[in-house]
Amino acid sequence: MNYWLMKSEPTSFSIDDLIKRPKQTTPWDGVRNYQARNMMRDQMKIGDQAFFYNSNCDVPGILGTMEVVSESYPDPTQFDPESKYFDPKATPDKPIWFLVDLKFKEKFKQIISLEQLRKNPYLEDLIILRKGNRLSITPVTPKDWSFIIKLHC
DNA sequence: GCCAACGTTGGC
DNA sequence: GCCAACGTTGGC
Repeated sequence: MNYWLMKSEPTSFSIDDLIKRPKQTTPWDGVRNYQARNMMRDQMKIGDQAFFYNSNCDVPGILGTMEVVSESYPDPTQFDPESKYFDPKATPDKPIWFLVDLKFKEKFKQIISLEQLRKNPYLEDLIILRKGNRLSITPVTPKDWSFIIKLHC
C-alpha cells in the first residue's frame, strides 16, 4: 500500500465539501501537471491512503485522511468545453489527464499545520517541506505517514 | 534541443 | 501583495 499527500485550496474544494459528497467520494479532477498525473495514473492503487492538505490559505496544513477507491481513468473535465479544466488537445480516444476517486476517511480534531510539520526534524525529507515544492500530489513514506498520524492524537 | 519569456503555485 | 521556484511554451 502507498501513502500520498494531496493539496487542495479550501476556497475551491474543502474537506467539508468532500464530506458532503454522495458516498463522501470525489473524483480528484483538475490536475494539470504531468508528474502529478503520472502518480495518479500509474502508481495509485485502490486502498492507498492520502492526506488531505490545505494550500494557499491562512493556515496551510493537513486536515485529515482519504482513501483511493478507484483505478485511474480519464478526467472527464478535459473533454468539457464549459469546464475551466478543458483541454482542447485531449480527445476521448487520446485522453491526456487521468484521475482517481478519493473517499473521505477521517477529519482530525485539529489541523496539523505546516508550521507544526516544519518543527519536526524527523520530517525533513517530507516533500512538501522542501523549498520550492509546488507539486499538488506527492508520495509520503510509511514512516512519515505513521509519524504524522500520531501527531494529531 | 536550447533557452528566454511567460504563467502558476503557494508560503509569507 | 510580493516574490522565489518551478513548469510550459514557442521561436530559433
